[in-house]
Amino acid sequence: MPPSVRTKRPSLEEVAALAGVSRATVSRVVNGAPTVDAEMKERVDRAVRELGYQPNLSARALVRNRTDTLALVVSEPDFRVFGDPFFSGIIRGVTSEAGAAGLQVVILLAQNDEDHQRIERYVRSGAADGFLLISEHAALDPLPRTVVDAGLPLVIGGRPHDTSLDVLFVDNDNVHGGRLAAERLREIGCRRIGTVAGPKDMTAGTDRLEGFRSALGDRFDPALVEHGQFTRESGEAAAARLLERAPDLDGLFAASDLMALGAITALRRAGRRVPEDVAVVGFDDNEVAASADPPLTTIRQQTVVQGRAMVRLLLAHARPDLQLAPSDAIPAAEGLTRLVLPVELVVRESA
Amino acid sequence: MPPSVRTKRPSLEEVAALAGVSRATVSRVVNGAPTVDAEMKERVDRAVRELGYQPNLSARALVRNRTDTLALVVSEPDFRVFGDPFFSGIIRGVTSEAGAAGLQVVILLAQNDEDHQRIERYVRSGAADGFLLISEHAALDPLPRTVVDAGLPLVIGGRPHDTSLDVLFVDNDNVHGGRLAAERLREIGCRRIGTVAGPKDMTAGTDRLEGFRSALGDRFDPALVEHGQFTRESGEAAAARLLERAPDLDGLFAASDLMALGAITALRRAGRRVPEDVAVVGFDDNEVAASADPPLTTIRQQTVVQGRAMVRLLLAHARPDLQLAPSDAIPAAEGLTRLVLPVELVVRESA
DNA sequence: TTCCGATGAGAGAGCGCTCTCTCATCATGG
DNA sequence: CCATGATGAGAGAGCGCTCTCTCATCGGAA
Repeated sequence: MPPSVRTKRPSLEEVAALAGVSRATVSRVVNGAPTVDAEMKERVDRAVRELGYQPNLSARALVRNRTDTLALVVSEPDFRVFGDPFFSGIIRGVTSEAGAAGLQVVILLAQNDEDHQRIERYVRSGAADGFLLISEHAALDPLPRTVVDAGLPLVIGGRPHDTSLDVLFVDNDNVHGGRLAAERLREIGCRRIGTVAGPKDMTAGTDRLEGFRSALGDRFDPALVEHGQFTRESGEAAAARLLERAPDLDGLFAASDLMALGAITALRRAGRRVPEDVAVVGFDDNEVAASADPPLTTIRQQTVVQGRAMVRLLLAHARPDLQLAPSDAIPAAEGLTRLVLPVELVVRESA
Repeated sequence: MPPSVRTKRPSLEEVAALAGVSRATVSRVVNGAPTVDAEMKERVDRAVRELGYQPNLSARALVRNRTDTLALVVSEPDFRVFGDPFFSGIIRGVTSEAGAAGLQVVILLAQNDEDHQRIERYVRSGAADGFLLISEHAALDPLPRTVVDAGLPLVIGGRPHDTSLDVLFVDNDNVHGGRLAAERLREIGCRRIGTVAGPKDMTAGTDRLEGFRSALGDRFDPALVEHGQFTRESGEAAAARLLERAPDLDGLFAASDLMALGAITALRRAGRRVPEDVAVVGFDDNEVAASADPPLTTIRQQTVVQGRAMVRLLLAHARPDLQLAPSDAIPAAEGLTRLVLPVELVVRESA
């Protein structure tokens, strides 16, 4: 167990000795170079198996000046983010796509100043070949600049705040989603429609609100807007405030499913039935939406696809040498600097 | 943006040249060696700042034969795990404690065979100095063996299945937690007490059930046990089955808060009030517990502390050179091979 | 003054790989 | 028959660090 007992791992050199070939040849075989005689390859493969050889990644990274590692930075002060299925989806998409390309994923949490400093050092240490950033909050994020300054590729999940940076991004069509939600509520006959919007410092929040506002037109009442933090608790509180101000509320758009759930709790506590008294539309269509009570009418966004697309976009720019299998869900990323994924209305029972 | 434009990062050599000293001296300064003249140190520091020097981690890892990286393996086939606040807590604890020790954390998801093979290669590539494993499922996990065989330190979060391996672990006192839940339900007068237990292939599941069973004594009815997967949905389904079999159920222990929430949904659908008709005790005390309807009586376990303790235990064995600041919540780990964290009953309204 | 130990800086090897060159071998065409 | 080119293996430099060894310098004791 003590590190001293750790059996030394075999090196290329030893494999070469055992196979009776040069280091270069072993390297060629290990890396799949085509110019190796079949019999040589066989001898090397046997030696590799026999010794359980696995290349030392540090040595390889040193000479290649590339670590085959991607960093996913979650820039979210509230660590309960992981409770949000949105992140599960992104993480799953990112890790699977990266894995398919033979890349490792490092997940970095940026919650406080200390974290940010650590990440800044991390960026400049060259430990990752590229960066993915999600849950970007305005003002709070020097990170995009740092990454770009370091000359490393960056993809943001969502629409970036800093338009001067001209950075790659993969967003969902939040504006359209907000519009769909508003239209649904209008169509089913709601007259006093409020919204529990997302945080003001996140583009996903402001974009959804913008779509909602524009589709509602003259029926939009700025007094019927309350902001939450995408969490269940904040949705509950915001809906309660809204209800107090407008007891005649009959339609509600919550900018996340979690907030919709909280809102429903608040509505019920105030004696309202959903959807009979107040219709509720959520946003995300994560796994809690379908099993909620009542099942949530919501806007579906494709989080796993978004995660995958982020990796593909990054790779298209940073590693054009890698040829990825085409995917039906993800448009080819070559030449693109941005991707906006479509969203759709999913009608269930809450509205 | 293309990698070719990437400005080459300065090396030790260049810093040395600028400061007019040798490479060795720069290395000493950067690593905080005590035997450096103050004036030299100042000159080097200035050069480091001027060039924005940051050591190349690959080079360092190569020569030190140590990567300063910890891998956290989440061995869970269902990727929605990230929706469970338990994982948020562990991840937060692990990353913060590792960060304090200057270590990076790589999160690896082991969901399918492909993932397992990738992780196996990862282990043997020496890319991490130690491994943390959570959500271990019986039978399914060759990983502990792989890690131990590679001579690397391993800490399991939870009680390990394979007792032959004599591996380090940090568990919660699940047996005691199950006992506390049973006692609470007895004390408040429940007579027909059932349980939505955790999965049979996880020690957290079986241990909680064991504590529950033992505390209930002759009031324990094996027919009133149903198993779930710690998720909300599985809890709902299990409770429904239980209720069908025992309509006179008046007490329920769910082995996770998420399952308790699902169970409450099922109970209500069947026309039962909580806690008036059926009292419910959960397990975890995660953030949904307090804000649930009704607020959950539950068993509190300290997930963030568990994550931190896992890192400390690993470090105590693998890196005795690091002296960590003592913590009040976490016992000193030197010499220990296991830690069992206390749990406690939190009484709210559901039981 | 001389000698010695302590202090602190430099020289240089080497970690495990990759990759460019070089070179040997062999088949082919003139 | 030799010249030529293709093929495939080996030699060796070097990636950016760390760390041991060596050595210069200086203060103090004899």
